[in-house]
Amino acid sequence: MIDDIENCPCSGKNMSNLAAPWILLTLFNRQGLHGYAIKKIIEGYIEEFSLGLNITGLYRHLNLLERRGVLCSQWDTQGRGPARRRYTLTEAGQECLWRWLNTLSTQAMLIGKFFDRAREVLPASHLPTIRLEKTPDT
Amino acid sequence: MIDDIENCPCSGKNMSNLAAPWILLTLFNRQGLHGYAIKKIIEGYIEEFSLGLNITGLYRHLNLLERRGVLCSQWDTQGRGPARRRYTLTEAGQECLWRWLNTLSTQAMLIGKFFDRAREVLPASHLPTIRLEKTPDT
DNA sequence: TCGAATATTATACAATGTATAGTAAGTTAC
DNA sequence: GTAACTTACTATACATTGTATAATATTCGA
Repeated sequence: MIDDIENCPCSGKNMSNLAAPWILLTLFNRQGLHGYAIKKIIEGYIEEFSLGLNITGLYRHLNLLERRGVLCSQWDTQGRGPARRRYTLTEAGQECLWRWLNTLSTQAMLIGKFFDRAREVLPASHLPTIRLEKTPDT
Repeated sequence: MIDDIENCPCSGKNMSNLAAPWILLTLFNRQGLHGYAIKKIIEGYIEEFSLGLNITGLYRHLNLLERRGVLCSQWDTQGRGPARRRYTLTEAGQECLWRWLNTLSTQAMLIGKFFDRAREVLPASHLPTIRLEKTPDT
């Protein structure tokens, strides 16, 4: 249950199901990364949204994606520091990434559809400045 | 576990967390609707995406939203057919809807950010024709 | 040496999507 | 008139995902 506004889903303090595609895209660009490094890289791209990428969720995604054959991994006990599990994208993983691109495009259109209806129904004063197109640098 | 591509999350056969804001928007526009009617109305707006709005999930949302004080309901045993539970949006529910608008705007920008990075990394042949702006009628 | 950063794992809970099934009342077609 | 369909809601169960907390272990800097 929810006691306060902060914890209500409407406050949107989450990745909105973008963790998995970000992982695939990051590994497509650079194979052999490990979980902790993937976290740092992804956070670099979304830091402006102040949405930390929860580390537990990230490792669980890596596990699940490997069980699905989308990723494969091997321990790296060379080098300094704690052992790392290095991940690579399989061919199935690339296919998965192509499908995510279409899925996210559809999700963006679904959000657009919601705002189309919101503009019909709600007073303009409550509608945020919606910038669904690529935002120019401010 | 996932056996086939159809059931992989990358295939995007879901509402992507839009059920709750659609319920609030629908009730803002017309108070006193019941679950089954809300389902029909929302599906009318998203039918082109062939994403059915799962009825079980919808009723659970209504329950949860009422427990949060976002909606309130009363049984209607008048009229014909089975008893209906009619819902109205509370003041807290309106606030919740305003916050959803901002949250969904941010989610759209997050997807845009993902595509910005995808365009840097992926061959153009795999990028869908992304139309994050309002789609003109075809 | 103490703490911070690196790197992974385990447990637990809530929110959400979905599948299946059941109850019950009204309507329509044969 | 009864069988099938539509309307309307409920219950149970499971997977995915986000998040919080905690534990383990290594390395590095002050």
